[in-house]
Amino acid sequence: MEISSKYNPTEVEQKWYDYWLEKGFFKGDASRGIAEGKEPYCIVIPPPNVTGVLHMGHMLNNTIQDVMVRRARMQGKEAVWVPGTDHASIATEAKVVAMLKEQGIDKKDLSREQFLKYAWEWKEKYGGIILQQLKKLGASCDWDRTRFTMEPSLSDAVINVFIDLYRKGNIYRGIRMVNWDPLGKTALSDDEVIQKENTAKFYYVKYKLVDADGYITVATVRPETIMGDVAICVNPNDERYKNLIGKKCIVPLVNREVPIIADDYIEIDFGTGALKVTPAHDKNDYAIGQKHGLETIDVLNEDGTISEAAKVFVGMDRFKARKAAADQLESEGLIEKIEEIKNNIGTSERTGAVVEPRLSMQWFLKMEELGKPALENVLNGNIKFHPEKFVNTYKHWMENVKDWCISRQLWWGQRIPAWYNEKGDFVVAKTEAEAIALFKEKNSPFNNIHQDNDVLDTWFSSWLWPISVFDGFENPDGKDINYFYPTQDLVTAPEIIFFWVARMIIAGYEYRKELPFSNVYFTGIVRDKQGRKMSKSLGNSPDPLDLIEKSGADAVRFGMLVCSPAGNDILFDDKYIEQGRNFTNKIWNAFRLVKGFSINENGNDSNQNDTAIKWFQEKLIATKLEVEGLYKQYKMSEALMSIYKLIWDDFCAMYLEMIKPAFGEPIENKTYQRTIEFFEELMQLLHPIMPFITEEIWHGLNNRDANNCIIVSNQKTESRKADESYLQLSDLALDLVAQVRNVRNSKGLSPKEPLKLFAASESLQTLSSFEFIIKKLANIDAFESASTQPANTMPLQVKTATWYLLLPETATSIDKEALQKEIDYLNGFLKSVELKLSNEKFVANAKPELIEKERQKKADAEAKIATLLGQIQEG
RNA sequence: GGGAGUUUAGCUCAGCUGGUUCAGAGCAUCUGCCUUACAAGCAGAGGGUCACUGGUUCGAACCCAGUAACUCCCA
Repeated sequence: MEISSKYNPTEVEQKWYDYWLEKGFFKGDASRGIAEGKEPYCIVIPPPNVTGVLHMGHMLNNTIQDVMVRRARMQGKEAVWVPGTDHASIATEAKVVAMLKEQGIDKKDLSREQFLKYAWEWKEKYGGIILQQLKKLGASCDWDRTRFTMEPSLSDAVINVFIDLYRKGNIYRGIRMVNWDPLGKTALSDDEVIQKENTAKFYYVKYKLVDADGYITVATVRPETIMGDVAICVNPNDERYKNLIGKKCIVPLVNREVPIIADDYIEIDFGTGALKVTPAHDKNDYAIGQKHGLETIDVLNEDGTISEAAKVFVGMDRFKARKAAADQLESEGLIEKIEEIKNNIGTSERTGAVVEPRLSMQWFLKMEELGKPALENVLNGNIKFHPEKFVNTYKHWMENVKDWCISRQLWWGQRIPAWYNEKGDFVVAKTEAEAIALFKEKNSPFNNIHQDNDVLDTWFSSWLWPISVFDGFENPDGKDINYFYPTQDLVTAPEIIFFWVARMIIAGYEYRKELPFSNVYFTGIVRDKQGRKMSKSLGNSPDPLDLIEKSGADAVRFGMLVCSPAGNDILFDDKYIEQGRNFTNKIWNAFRLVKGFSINENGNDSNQNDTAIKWFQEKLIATKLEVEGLYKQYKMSEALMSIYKLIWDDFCAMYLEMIKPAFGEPIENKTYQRTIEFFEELMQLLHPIMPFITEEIWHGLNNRDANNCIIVSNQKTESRKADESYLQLSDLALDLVAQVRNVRNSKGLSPKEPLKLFAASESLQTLSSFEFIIKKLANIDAFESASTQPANTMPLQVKTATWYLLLPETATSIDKEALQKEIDYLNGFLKSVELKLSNEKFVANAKPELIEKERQKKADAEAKIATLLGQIQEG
């Protein structure tokens, strides 16, 4: 058979992905699982934004999920990975608005229905591209189960949950100071606000006192809100102002009288120690206003312009008004001074606009009670976080959880099922008819009722995701929800631990009385090699599809995983993908070698390769168990590294060299069969990480039935531990080989020139079973017994045994310096051991085994020094 | 301002409850090789005062305190 010398990923990957799809290997089936008594395994995808395109973060996240689900499948579980997308109300609406703008259409000119029609069209056309891209990565999602958070049944669940929580008294409507985005004209949750450092002008403004001469000076960065001032507040202990408390002063620009009040909240040292209280435009001021029963004057409109209530600068943009107000104050001589200060300003994550604290009527979900089981079950370990450090973050947030503002002033999303009548009364109901019935019950008017204009926060649908993808709300006792829920692993970014993870846990306990998943694996943020976050604006994010195109999905998956320690950010560099590509090439060539063997099927098999086979068998078992343990701890990159070394170093560099027949010779049948088996096991071990090349080789190693694919093969679990003492023994043999090679290198001897080895007969005896291997790998042509050092040999120290390598005369000079160095080192070591042993406290406190070990070390070192000293004298 | 985390080789990271010569891995680097699967390779080698200062201990990369730098979350 002719096999191309270079591996061609593009062709192979497309072929196998199509084949897997055609065979339905990605499907999870509850009925089958139950019938066959299989353990369920389920991951729900963190639904990407429906309008999104694949970026490096998705690559990492989804590679990890695919590794997990493929492993589960090979462990014989009924595995399913449920895909889907999120309607992402703010992001999607912003994109649709922008798209309409390009076409010359203004959202304001459209009715809600017209706008939604455009939005749906847009979603149908561009939505879900990201899922197609995931296929290129090899994602083994059960595509038939693809869900969308705004599809009818999921929206229905959202509305029902809203109504349910409202009836239980968990949802309320209230005036709140919210983060207002004047550009998007919507409220934002705290988490959608990004704080940015800023330099601002700090205006010291004089407020004239009433019934007294003079002024009280107030420092502010927001003179445009002066029209909304309702009081001046000072600290009751501030000596400067004590006599002014209870008096009045005049708000400039609008000449309104306001009281001077006192509150502990005021910091005496900040600014002038006097604060202008503007309840409508500052959270803290609002709190003071509430406490002191002050009115609120809202001087801003929803688009950030000055409102009628301000009486001056009406209609002017807030930033222009700031300048105008400052100018006017200046001209009236009311500005004492202007300083520059550094402060933080909140900006909208989506639109970038400076966020305005604003009073508005919003819907809230009470979180404290609902959050209790969610906190408890993370703290007690029922739900595990990997890495564990995120438990702290979670705890802190949950213990201080605030009510969740769930309304958004948008159209794209689930419309809040609340209905208002002319009187301003409202009821919560699924349909207009039900609403009318409810109004009737209340004896409230029900003509011309209208539905709330707002939609629900996107997270109010995604928090139901693990339940809703199995139709757990429509059909709470359905087969799928009963079988697959709770799910096992959730893989997501730490950034959304509160937005999403915490809330899913809450919903899980509220609606299923059960955890939604047992483990949460938090990936890091993908950064470039300089540590910068990957972003479009920096242009430092490679297009994942280009990378796949260039090096193959297997190489990209390798590259993502090899540098991704759990929970730490990953510094991505193309060189990791290159390493992955090199690895595929290495495997491919090992495959070519093995397939190139001619097999001696008739000859009598010897025992010469038994040692090599036994050695690799033990190595394989040891590594499989190690990898298993690493996966259990969610240490993906370490698991990968173990497999990498097993294949490259142990299998290719050692094992294949051990059993490789001489040029032109056939390989013994027994050896060949075992080698194929080993290769198959290695491919199974690697398959979750590099699915394509492993499938390709799986089919190349043996003729298989159409359904016999590695993806659905069962990986044998090891029933015993590796023979450690055998592995230790083999390490001695391999150490000897390495030392011979090292001497060749340093003496400039060709690997082709055979050399002879001598050793004491018991040393020869110890490694007798490895004789064939040592001779082959180190190119030794004789193994001879010698009780003392033969002439022209170089001693090699293998643990406590000394071996002698016979060298050509030109290379026999002994490196006394190196020997002396070794002796000095051992002496130093010996001293430290002796010191320990002569230390009474050590002998008294340390464990007996430890002391025994130290004694053994001492004896070994003494023996080594003796032989080395002997050599130096003889030489 | 509050909270959490990080700091180990040129780079990215392991190092479990202090005790094996414990200072490790991969990549990169250097040396020698076109050895009949693979130069995307083979055989070797050299790299570190474990951020700093002090403490606890018979013994510290690991525990404690302080300092510095960086990162993230919340105000």
